[in-house]
Amino acid sequence: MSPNDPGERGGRGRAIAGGSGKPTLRTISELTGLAVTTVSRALADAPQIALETRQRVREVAAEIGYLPDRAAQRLRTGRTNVISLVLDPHEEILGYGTSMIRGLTAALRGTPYHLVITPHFSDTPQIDPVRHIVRNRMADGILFSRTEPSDERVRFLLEHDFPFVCHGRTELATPHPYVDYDNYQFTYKAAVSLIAAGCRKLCVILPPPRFTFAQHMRHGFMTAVREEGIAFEIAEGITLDSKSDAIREHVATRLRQADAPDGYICGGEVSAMAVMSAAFDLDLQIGRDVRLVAKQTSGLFDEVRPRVETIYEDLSQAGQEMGTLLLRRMAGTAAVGEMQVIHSA
Amino acid sequence: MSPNDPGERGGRGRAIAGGSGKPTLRTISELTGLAVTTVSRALADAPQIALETRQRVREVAAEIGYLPDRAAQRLRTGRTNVISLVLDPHEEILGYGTSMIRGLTAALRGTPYHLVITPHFSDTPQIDPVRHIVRNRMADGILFSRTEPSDERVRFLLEHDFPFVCHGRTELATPHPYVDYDNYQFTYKAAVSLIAAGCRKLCVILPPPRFTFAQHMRHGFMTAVREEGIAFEIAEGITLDSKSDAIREHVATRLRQADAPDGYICGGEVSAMAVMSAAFDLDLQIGRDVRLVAKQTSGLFDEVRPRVETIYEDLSQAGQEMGTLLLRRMAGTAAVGEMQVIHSA
DNA sequence: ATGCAAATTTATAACGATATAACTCCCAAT
DNA sequence: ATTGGGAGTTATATCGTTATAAATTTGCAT
Repeated sequence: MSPNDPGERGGRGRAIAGGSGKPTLRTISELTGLAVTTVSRALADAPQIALETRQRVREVAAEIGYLPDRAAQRLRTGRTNVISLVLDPHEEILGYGTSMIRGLTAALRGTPYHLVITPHFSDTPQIDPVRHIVRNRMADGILFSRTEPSDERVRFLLEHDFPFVCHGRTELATPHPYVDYDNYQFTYKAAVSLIAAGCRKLCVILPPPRFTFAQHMRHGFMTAVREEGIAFEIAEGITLDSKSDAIREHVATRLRQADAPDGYICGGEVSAMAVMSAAFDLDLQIGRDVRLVAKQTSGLFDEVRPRVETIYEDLSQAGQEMGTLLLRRMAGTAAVGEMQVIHSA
Repeated sequence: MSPNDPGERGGRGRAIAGGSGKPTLRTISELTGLAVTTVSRALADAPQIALETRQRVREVAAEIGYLPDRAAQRLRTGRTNVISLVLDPHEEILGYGTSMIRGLTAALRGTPYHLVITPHFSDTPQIDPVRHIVRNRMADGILFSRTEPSDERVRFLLEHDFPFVCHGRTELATPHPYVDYDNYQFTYKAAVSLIAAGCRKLCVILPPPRFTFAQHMRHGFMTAVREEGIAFEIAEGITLDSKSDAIREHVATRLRQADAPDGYICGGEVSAMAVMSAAFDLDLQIGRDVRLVAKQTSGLFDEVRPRVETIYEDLSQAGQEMGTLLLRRMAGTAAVGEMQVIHSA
């Protein structure tokens, strides 16, 4: 049949195809004798379709294994059924991405949403992938981490009224959804614990200062050392993002000096391992000459010897909370300013 | 204008909208005075469109920031521009997913392909997500890992002629694309090295036996111990997937016995840490009482003390190779049987 | 001028879903 | 008998793209 064939238009359209290709609304329409429109609304459980009709349509749909074509839905409705996790693939925090993804997939399970990883390459501006997603409607919602006090991504997304949840807080006046871990509490407790164990001088290794949680960690640390009136320092020239050998060298240099700290607080597993290796290389004993509290995000430190005190941050839970909150935001059942701060047990 | 309005059909169709919404082919068509079809083909660099026209269309497209609508393309062509990475989010191999994703995003950079994480939940059959992707054309290509000798996913995908690359080999007669690490070489070299260091009895901790690479590891190990005629054992009751405390307890029990091994080969970082903690808890010294070769997939062991011999497997490289190979498969420029075995340096 | 092929461009339909408005019943009220 | 209204169903157009076939223009020889 030539596409210009003048006859055979209107009515049922093209020849009835039976059950050859993959099932569409048309297939169900042909099997039930109902119009495609009716089938569509029946599956959407529209109240104006008779209950009996709805049930019959469901049955047939289930029988032939109908699943809506996402591309068609997306084209027609403008919704993508995609949630984008913007990730810097070079963030070498051990298993950070995987843990988050684990929580996210759990939260998204049973929903029509798919998780798409949108890489953010460090040689392009942070805002680029976000802008791209919004402008080209690549997703219905965005998740990202490493939030900054005046995060341009947050500002952009708020401005465009685009659903998102970020891991970490801003200091913006406008409220917005986020999930965060209580990093103030982490460093505060860590410091108190080290002091109680007898440390005389504490050192904390912070994240790069541009992240909001770096301020929180600093603040918790400072509050504790001031309350207790103890000597302290903040590791300079290195951050939690530094390569581990840089951290090791820095700590080793410091430990050789007379006024070296005897208690370290590490915001991540890599830096904690680097502190331990530095001490080991200098024949200092962890737990006697140098004490350590590390933030733990995996099972790794269960096997580290000598045992080290850790405080656990559940990234998988964070991912799950972020997913759930985003879903509610997109459904309109969560306020803009809704958020979630996770405290360690 | 009512949808049934009889006039105003044909020709340019609906009222010329100017530049309000997001740019489409129609926008370019209106700006250039060319038909939508012509614009489409011009952007596709079809040879039958005059060179001058092609250039003009490109210019206008660039100027207004045109990007094709993926949903529409997908609906029309049937191609999704999506690559699916099927991942068990509970695989707790430290950073396995992240490293792979890092390599993949690098390989996919600059292509129109997006990476979608399709979770495989351990409470559903392994084949389910794969079947779903193929049946509902959720992606143009599939990647997965932990391949088995007679992997049902591989058989299914071959049968349906669906592009894929897996991490790990099968033992199927039909050739198919894969990327693998030389695990035979790993255990062989590890065993030889331990023997050269003076070990009298070796033990290897293997992956669950259903995986092909478990056989490779066993084979490399067996070959070496037989060539050297040395005592050996294969850890029973635990695998690389066991929880780390189970591994620790198992090793500790064994190390307390008279005929304990003095050389361990660990296929992963978690198990290596568990062996070390078991030894530490028994006051055995790593490198003297017990030696160890571990497979390293992250920077972690650079900081582990005492230093442990490691052999490096680059998972990010594997991800990149898988991505590249899959792209070539989908483009038709790689044979079905093309594959890539990565050897350690 | 005329014809004819080659080079370009265009009209049309289609992918599969859904929003909108219109239609068809059937029954009650005027 | 005519009208009105509610319930249920359907026709039509549309999202933005591309494959197919048709139409137009151009170039060149007759």
